[in-house]
Amino acid sequence: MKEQIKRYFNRYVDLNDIEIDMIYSKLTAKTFQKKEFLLKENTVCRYNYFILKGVIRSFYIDKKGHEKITQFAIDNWWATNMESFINETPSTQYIQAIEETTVLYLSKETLDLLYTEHPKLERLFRIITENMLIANLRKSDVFLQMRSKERYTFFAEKLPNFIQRVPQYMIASYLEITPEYLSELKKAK
Amino acid sequence: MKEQIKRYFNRYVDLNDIEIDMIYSKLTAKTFQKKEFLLKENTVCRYNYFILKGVIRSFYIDKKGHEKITQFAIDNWWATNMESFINETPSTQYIQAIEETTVLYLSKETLDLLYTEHPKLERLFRIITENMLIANLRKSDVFLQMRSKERYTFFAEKLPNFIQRVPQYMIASYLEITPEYLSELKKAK
DNA sequence: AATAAAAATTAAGATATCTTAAGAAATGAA
DNA sequence: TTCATTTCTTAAGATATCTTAATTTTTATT
Repeated sequence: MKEQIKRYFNRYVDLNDIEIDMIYSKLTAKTFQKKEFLLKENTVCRYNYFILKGVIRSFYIDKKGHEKITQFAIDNWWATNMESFINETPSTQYIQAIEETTVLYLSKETLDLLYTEHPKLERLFRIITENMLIANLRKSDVFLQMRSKERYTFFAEKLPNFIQRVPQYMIASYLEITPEYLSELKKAK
Repeated sequence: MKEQIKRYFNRYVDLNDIEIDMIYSKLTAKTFQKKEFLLKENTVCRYNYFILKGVIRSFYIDKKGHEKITQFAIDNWWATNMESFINETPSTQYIQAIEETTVLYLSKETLDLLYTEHPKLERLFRIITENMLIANLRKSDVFLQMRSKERYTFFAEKLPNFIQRVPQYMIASYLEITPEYLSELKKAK
């Protein structure tokens, strides 16, 4: 567990064992069962969750009562509702475990404290945030440039393991396609 | 000019006059004429541009040769192609002044140097990046939740000054609507 | 003011994607 | 194994949005 996060952090900044221990002591581990919620609509997202193992989804419920998935996250990725977490405002989204998922989590207060006491962490999260932003911009690009079918093949090629671990209707939702239409698309080719 | 960026930075971190002077000395001012390019496709985006005054757009050219606008930016906002700037890879997008635009710009090397020498700036840009990410997530939300017409009214209400300063076909492009269809939508209501 | 260029509108027909509803298949629980 | 629940598929009709092409309006240039 400590090894995993150490390896992850060291992708971005060099941290010695003492620093790792210090950060590690601020992280809390928790396991969520399949379908358990990490966050519910209308509550402030108090934590940033680092996923050690598992899969989660972020989604909101639209006017018609349908779930719309905005994000999946797996091992070595962060899950939070950024806007809610940063601004401490109620979230419009849910975060839920798709499989049993083990995380390490940090509160905003803890994180702010770490920033002040350890400038290296400020750098670490500056870089992590840049990467999130880039990932997000890329996602928008995909939607801007591709139609439903192309998005599906792109996603299926890029992240084949997801196709196995996540039910198809969730993938459809993430790709902004109705499950019925995705079925048609798959048949067509 | 210095006053403006001082006010802007002080929204996020406290900087004294010496610090401001130090940063300011690293920034280069430049004015772009209407239609002049800050960045062209296939070149690495070397700078992060802080807009003092003006309007710019980021766009790419799609398969059919149409311009697709992904971002507008105005006074007190940053313009860059994040992925290209951070990873030093060729950009797929253009950045162009819509009006005469005055900016202060920073190279990546300068910025990295500033981070190392002044942890406060690491914080400043950590926060700025968080805000960009949040702005981006919000934009995605709008597209996820609203249909063309609603996007237009939302945009028109939220940013009425844009409607005046930017030609309608560019707004259509940003909203992912064809100019013809936007015309229809406006007529309908 | 006259002309050229750019931007906006209109309308008809085409297409991608959704909606609804029902049934089939797969998975999980007893 | 059986039953119940969840997920996936199929198909017909509906709708949002695009395409093309022509026309009008606005803005910029001489």
